[in-house]
Amino acid sequence: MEFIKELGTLALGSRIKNLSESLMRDMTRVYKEQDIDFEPRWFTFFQLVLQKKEITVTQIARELNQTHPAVVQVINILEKKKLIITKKDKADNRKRLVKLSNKGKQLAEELAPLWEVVQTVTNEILNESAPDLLDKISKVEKTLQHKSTYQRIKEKIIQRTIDEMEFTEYEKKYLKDFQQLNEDWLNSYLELTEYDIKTLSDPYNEIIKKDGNIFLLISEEKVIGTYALQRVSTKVCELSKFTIKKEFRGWKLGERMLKQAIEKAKDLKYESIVLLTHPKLKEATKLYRKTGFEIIPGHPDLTDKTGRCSIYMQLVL
Amino acid sequence: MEFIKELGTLALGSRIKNLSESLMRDMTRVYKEQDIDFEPRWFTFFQLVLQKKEITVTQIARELNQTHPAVVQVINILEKKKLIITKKDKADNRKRLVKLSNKGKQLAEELAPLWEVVQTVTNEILNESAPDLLDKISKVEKTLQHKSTYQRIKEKIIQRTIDEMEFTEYEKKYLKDFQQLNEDWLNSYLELTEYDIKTLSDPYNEIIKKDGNIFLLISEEKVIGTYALQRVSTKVCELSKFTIKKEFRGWKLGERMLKQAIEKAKDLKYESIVLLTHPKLKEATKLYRKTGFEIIPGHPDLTDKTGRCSIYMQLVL
DNA sequence: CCTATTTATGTAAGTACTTACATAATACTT
DNA sequence: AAGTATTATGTAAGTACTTACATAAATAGG
Repeated sequence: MEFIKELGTLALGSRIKNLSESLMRDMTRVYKEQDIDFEPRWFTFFQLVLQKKEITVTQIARELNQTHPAVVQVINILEKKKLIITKKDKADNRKRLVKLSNKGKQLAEELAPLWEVVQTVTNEILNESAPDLLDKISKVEKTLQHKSTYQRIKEKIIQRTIDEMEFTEYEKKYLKDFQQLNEDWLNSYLELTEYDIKTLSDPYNEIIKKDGNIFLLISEEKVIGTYALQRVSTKVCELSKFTIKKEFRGWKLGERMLKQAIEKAKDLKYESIVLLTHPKLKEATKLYRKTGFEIIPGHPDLTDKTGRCSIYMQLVL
Repeated sequence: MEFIKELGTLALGSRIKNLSESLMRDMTRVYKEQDIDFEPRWFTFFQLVLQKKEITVTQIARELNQTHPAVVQVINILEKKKLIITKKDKADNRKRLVKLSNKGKQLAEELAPLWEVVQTVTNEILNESAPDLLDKISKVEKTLQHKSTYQRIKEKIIQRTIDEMEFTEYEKKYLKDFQQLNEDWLNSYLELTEYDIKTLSDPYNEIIKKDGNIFLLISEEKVIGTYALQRVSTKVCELSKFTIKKEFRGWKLGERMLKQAIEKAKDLKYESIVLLTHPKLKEATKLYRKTGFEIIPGHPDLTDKTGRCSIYMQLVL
């Protein structure tokens, strides 16, 4: 156990797991030696059903923080042992109502003195070592409820990525990433057309050679966003291939990238930016509008080469 | 979760389990989203092998508080993934030495920044809610190391039994228990003989009708010990069928029962107690000697009806 | 009112453990 | 030195979960 202690907070999970397993194991042994056909993991279940008189599967799962199949399986075992009775809810035929049978109630009564001993012992242990442990655990639970470990880690990772990200112009080595990101995005919202495949498979000839520009948002050598400014005329460019990698969405990166695109367009001496979007892409359209783009009704002369997008937007620089 | 909180210390195990599972689940999700082929439960393993350079299966199991088959299984998985290398220990051919492969070391290096984030986040969570949780857990671990939950519960149960126990004279309703206890005891040390079976199956005719007495140690309606005083002559009785139920051994009940037997023998006007024991029964022989019985060398005229016991002891009252 | 979505449950298959057993190598004992 | 006990590992089978899927009933939204 010494090693795990050395790891400190990094091994918090393992230590907590070990602790709970040791408690469970000990209880299993107690029941076994007392020749009682009962398992520790049924305890909370039993208490819950005892208290609520009648309760459904999902309610149990929710209260005990378990998956419903786990609950169903325990129910089936306990029903076979005739410790509980289940029946359909007449008011809602999907629901299965669970209650203790007489045998179950009797067992609970029999076990009451033992459970009292367990409680005494647990209190004793806590008093000896950490009287407020339960309180501390409550606080951790509350903190995690507010924001989970996952969310916190995710935020930190994304923050790190954002801190280190920068824009760069397209190079050949980014072809795969550029392609992948744009295909992923298109696939999840719309359908890939001939035109898309052609442009994405050869952006150099299709965009850059035609006096367009491609920019990439990069962090830690990974491409996390792309956009292109394709030349329509000397004064007008079209913003396209505007996408952010899935896991980085929701972090306002789109906003930053769009602003950067506008600056780039100015640098390139364009006087206006146009773009084509699709009613399905609500978030994107909202972003464009928020940043100053305006919808121009009716299809204008900018040809929609994919025959797909139906919203035409424009920003005068 | 509200219900589990209501249960307080009784549901300590469940709450701790939920907490650790939530941590593990979140970590699984993080690795998956980062597209890293790594599982949270490997973490302590990896750290350990990384630190110790070379380590055996059992050592790992001990350090990580796991069963050795669990460790073997993880090793097999990681070896298949070429993250570790194992080889036989030349100095001790039973041992399998485990170390990280280059690929494994590389993975550890790659994961280091992520693990740092995890540590930061965990510290953050603890600081927000329970800064000394780890310390508290250490204290609980220490307390349990000193005396486990199991031992504590057991002690309480036995104490309760002892508090309520009393001696009673044999009645027909105790036949089964009397038989069972003595057979169990004999079976675990020696072999049942014809004589034993005969006496145990009909103690009334075999002992009581022959002016002997049988006493039982009873608690909560359960027989936990037996002994008999069989008449050898008006002045001499033989102590036999002296046994304590397995789970109650080690609590000095034998001592109390033996003292009570001596008192009973006095009450019954005997002047000495004799008994036959066996060299195998070291604990019992020690107890008899401690209480005042003395070994009488050479086989005396008290016939050993079982042809088995070879130590003859005597106590003059 | 009808269809789409949500909710409640069940089932199947997979996984990470467990316990119980087996086997071989080493250490102890007389 | 030989037999016995202990230690180190492995394997097999069982169990308590999980995830992924399926289905039916209830509810919501046009």
